[in-house]
Amino acid sequence: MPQPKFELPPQYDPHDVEAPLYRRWLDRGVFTARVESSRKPYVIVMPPPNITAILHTGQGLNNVIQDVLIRFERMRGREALWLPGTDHAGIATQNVVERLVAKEGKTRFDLGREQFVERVWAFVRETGNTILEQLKVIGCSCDWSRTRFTLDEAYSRAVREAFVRLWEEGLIYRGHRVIHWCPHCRTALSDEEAESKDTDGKLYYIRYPVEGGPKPFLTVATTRPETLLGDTAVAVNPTDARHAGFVGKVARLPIAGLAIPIIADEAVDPTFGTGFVKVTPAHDATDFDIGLRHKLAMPLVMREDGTMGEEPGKGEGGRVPPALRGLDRFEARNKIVEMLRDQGLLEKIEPHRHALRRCYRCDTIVEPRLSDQWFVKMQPLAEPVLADYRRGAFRMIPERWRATFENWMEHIRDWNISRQLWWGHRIPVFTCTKCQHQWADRTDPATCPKCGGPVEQDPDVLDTWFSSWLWPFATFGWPDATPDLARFYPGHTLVTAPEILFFWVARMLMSGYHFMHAKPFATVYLHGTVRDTQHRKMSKSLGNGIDPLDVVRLYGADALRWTLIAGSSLGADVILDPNDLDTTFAPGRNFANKLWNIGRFILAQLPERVQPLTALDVKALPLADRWILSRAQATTRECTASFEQFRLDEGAKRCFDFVWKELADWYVEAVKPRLVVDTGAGVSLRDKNTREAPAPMSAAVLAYCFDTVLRLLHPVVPFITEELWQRLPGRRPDELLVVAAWPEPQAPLADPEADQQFPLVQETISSIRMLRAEYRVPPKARLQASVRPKSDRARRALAGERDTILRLAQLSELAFDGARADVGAHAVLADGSDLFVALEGEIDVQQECRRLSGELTRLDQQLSALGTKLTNQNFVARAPAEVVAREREKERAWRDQRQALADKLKSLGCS
RNA sequence: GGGCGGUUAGCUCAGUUGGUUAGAGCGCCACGUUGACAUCGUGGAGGUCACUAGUUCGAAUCUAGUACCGCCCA
Repeated sequence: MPQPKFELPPQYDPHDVEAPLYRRWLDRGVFTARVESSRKPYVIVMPPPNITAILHTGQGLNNVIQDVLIRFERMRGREALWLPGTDHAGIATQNVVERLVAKEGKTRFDLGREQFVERVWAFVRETGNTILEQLKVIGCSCDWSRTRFTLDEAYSRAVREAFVRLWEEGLIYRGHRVIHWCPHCRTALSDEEAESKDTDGKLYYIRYPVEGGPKPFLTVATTRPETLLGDTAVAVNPTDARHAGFVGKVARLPIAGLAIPIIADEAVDPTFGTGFVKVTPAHDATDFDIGLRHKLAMPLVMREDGTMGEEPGKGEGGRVPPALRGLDRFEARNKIVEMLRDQGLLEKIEPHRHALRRCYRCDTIVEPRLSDQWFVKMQPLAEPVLADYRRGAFRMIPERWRATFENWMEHIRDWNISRQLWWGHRIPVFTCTKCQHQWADRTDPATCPKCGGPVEQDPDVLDTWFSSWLWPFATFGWPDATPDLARFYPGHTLVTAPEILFFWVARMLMSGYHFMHAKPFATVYLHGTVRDTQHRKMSKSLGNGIDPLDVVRLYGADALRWTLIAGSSLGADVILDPNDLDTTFAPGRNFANKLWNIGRFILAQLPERVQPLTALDVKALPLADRWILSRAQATTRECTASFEQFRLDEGAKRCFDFVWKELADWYVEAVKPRLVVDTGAGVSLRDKNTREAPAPMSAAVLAYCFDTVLRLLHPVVPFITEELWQRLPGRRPDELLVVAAWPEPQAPLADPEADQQFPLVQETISSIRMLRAEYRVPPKARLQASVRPKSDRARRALAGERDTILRLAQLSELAFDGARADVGAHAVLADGSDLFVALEGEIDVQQECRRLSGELTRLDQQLSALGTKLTNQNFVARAPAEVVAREREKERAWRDQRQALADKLKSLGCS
């Protein structure tokens, strides 16, 4: 007699389970990809989070998706490699440490470059692993032996190599132009890093006196009055007849008091403001172009920190009056407006909504600023990528990102890669202070190779993205031809958020094609954004975030994972309520508990040795068994197909339905009387009234179904599935689900007949339950029922599962075609089979008549609509034959149902 | 201004090439603690699929337009 081998608590407690399991996986090295393996590799490189980051829900979603994919492919027999790592995140990290230093009342300039950078390293060494440790808590099966950091020595060598190669190919150049400047971070930004946001601002109309013009003054409109100090012209559109008389005259620049020319240039939009624009070449990109065309002076009137003033040695000087010098640009704006008003030169101020660019790291309004920066020529890099994409060499999922991606690639602009920071990869450009020779070098030179003179290295560092764009191959040791690189490049799937499509994905593609001559991955899966119930992106500053670790503490990692995966369809945003975690994560928590409990039950029933299914004659099994085995095949097939198509929610939900709606609600309930167990208290589950049924067969079926669905669910909820799977009979102690084989559908177990017949049993039981509820029959009262099956098949199905029906519908008797009591409730099954439940003393004939009439009316309506359709010659002639056949079959079934109902109404004497 | 996406039950969402009696989870109502599970079971209520027009034998699904919401680019 089998004894319960263990005690499982009635509620799943993830806390005892998760950490030890994760440790076991690590100890067994199952996440480590073997370079010498003969299996086909499957590679995902993780989007490296910032070294200072702590896990938020968006990263949780991103990484759980990757983990589902990597676990799926690992079980399918691929040599799965998920490479983790972190990004040094130049601006973000420098800002974090600057804030720390500020708490000590110091600035980075007080410390000096060397000390400051050492300070950052100390901080990184202390906290840099935080987010990776957090990923372990949520179950991520990364290959930690290959963890990389973009400032690692080896990685830095790759960054330098990439820079020098591009330099040698003439793809890096020094650009003198107006770039995006963050006065807070005191660095240049790329176009992508300066995010434009619509903002309510003002449009200031300012009068500039004109000498010898058609009028004594002209009026310009500007959103940034403080920049007028840097004006070197006023411009109109050459086609603008209104202002033609001004061109060639001289305007007097207010406050600065300088004479500036009035010029004509096509870049001027005559419909904006008054048609006159002020031209500030050093502080506006369009004005810079105008300045070039007209050979204007280009004075800077702001310092790097955004205060007014001239940089020593730059510009022509004397433009910023002492009263404004050192003022912040926005204070200066107010002050200048005041001065203009005093001088009668302020015509009006209008509200004006316009796009303003802000720093993506600190949200400071970006200042356009003329400076010298290093740029990468992008078009030669973009072209091969675009061409190969159009050939279908790699794909984006969802496909709709195509237009966005192609548009950006087609209109690609050169990439400003220098940052005026200290934390990052120092730009390897050297200049001889003697002969001015300038070159990029793979190693630090002591002297100039041309003249032997002293050399200086460029003080700036590279854009962080200039290192992360090499991630898919620099992580494997490039530029060296390492075994890893040969084996694991190109990778397969990149999973990321659309926000960094340009920042990172597009650039990785370009660097992959350029340096490796091969695409870095075959599929880019762009998933949705995690938002709150007001559809705002979760963010620290809004305080609407959810800490995934809180969720793990409350409900476990599997509940978190389940909720994220099952709750987000392909590429769609995920809406979570940070104010109600209980409700938000209930789906995951409830499902984990259900899985636990069905497992608890099944494991208690299984003997120590379970026959393999292959030992059974499956065709001879009872209907319920054949049905659940067939459902298991469908589940395997559908779940696999969904995962292959990245429809992770679909796959997860299919397993959910199998576990809950099919296995637990029906099969387990049906099979209970057939199981024999000694619970230890000498109580048998077996119903003595049922026929002798072979319990070992049920055990084999249960074990097979549960084993299968645990495998299928493992990628989504790895902890609970591993924990339960370990306890299945016959497991060797060293067996792990994480590396178990993915289920294959077993064709002989698919059973279309059972698929069709068991639902009749279900419907019979449901109908009786419905009638019981309708007539408020006490739950414990046992009723007598009788059925008139519509067909022999129906009769066989119902007779075969007679015990199941008796038990689940709480019947004392189920008769076939027998004589019936006078009073009772009636129902008709979908196939037209007729059901009667004796309810003497309980039934209200009036109520029964009303209920059945309602049914009849509903059926009549459906039949009438269907009749219209089927008598429509157009439908019959044009619709596909199988659709017509299906509709005819439907009509037949409904007519049968209707007839049965009509008979019942008649027999009850309903009017 | 250009591009993309969304609008289906109280809430969050499925609905894959047009043909279902439009589904799920959560919430809600009624009943119920039978030894897997009250983080549960059984039954139920709840939707003119944003709006308008069109294509079609047939539209939640295709087309055009309108409204509102969101994202990206200029």
